Amino acid sequence: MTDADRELPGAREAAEAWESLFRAQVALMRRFQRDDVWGDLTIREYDVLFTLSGCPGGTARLKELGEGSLLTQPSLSRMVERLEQAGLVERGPVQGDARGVAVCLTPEGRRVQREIGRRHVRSIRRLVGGALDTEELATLRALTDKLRAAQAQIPDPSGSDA
Amino acid sequence: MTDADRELPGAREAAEAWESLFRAQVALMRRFQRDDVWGDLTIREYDVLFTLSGCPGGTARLKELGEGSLLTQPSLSRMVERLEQAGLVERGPVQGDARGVAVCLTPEGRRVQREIGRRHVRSIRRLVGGALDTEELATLRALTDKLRAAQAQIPDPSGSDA
DNA sequence: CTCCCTTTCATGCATACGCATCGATCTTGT
DNA sequence: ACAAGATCGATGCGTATGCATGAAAGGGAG
Repeated sequence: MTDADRELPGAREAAEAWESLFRAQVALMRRFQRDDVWGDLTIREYDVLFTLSGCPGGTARLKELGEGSLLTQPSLSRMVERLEQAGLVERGPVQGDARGVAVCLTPEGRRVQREIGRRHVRSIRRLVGGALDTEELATLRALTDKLRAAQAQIPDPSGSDA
Repeated sequence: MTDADRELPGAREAAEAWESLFRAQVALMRRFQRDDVWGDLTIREYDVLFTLSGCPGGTARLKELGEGSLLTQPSLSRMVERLEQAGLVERGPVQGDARGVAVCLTPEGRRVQREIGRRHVRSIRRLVGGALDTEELATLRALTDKLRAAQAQIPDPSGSDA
């Protein structure tokens, strides 16, 4: 048994926490999907616009966008293609890397993202804010932030341990 | 402003908590998907088998299965059809409702679910248990349980408030 | 510089998904 | 009992997704 193993909480506690987190996310996502706030967009497409809206200049590389998404690289590539045809983003070259594709929010794309975002936040406030008080929200956020941050530190289970 | 509005925490706190929860879920799901533990199944298919494994007799109605899934009813209907062709579940009639379809885990289906589940739990322990200690896991679970339970109590934003 | 391997994005193809709709059954009101 | 409406699941059809692969550019060793 290694030191790392010794530090791990029981599998039961970890599995139950993950399942609860997952189920809560599914339950909320189902309700958000039903919301009549998405216009012509999919919730996944909105998520891409939202991610872009938080990037400097409303611009990010395709690769970066993919890292925050559950979509595969080909799927994201085609989704961006559709968003470009819809006039919500533009694709351009990347400074200093001719392979890269810079995805940039158009003014219309930013407007649409803000419009949907405003309505979506109301729904979040009702469903999430209606379930937990301010202190609980802060605790939840701290824990999920920590959980996500830790993923960058935990290596893949590749044969590196041999 | 109604009493319900007065009770709500700020939209900012709710939105930040939801975003953090969502991003943590995405980050973890991405890593789980990479895991070489799923055999011939999709993670979504495993989730259906897992849900069934927690039902009395390994059986549930199609409708019930759908309530715990992000899939639409037609998609779930066809997924169950595929799982049946793979010999992992069986479809049968429902007691007292000729419309219903009872989905039942076959012995092989239960075996496959347990096999995958065992490997998956190891990964959960590593990635989730490696990020939070036992007390934090318990707190996270309590909050997400509460969050999910509350969704059943909060009505749709239909015109019922007029 | 050149070769080789990696990284980044696009494309062909098969498949799973969502939307709209249908058929069948249950439920409710009269 | 009957008609009208709701609920449950299946199916047609167009589209989005994933896997495998390709094309183009970066990076490093000789």
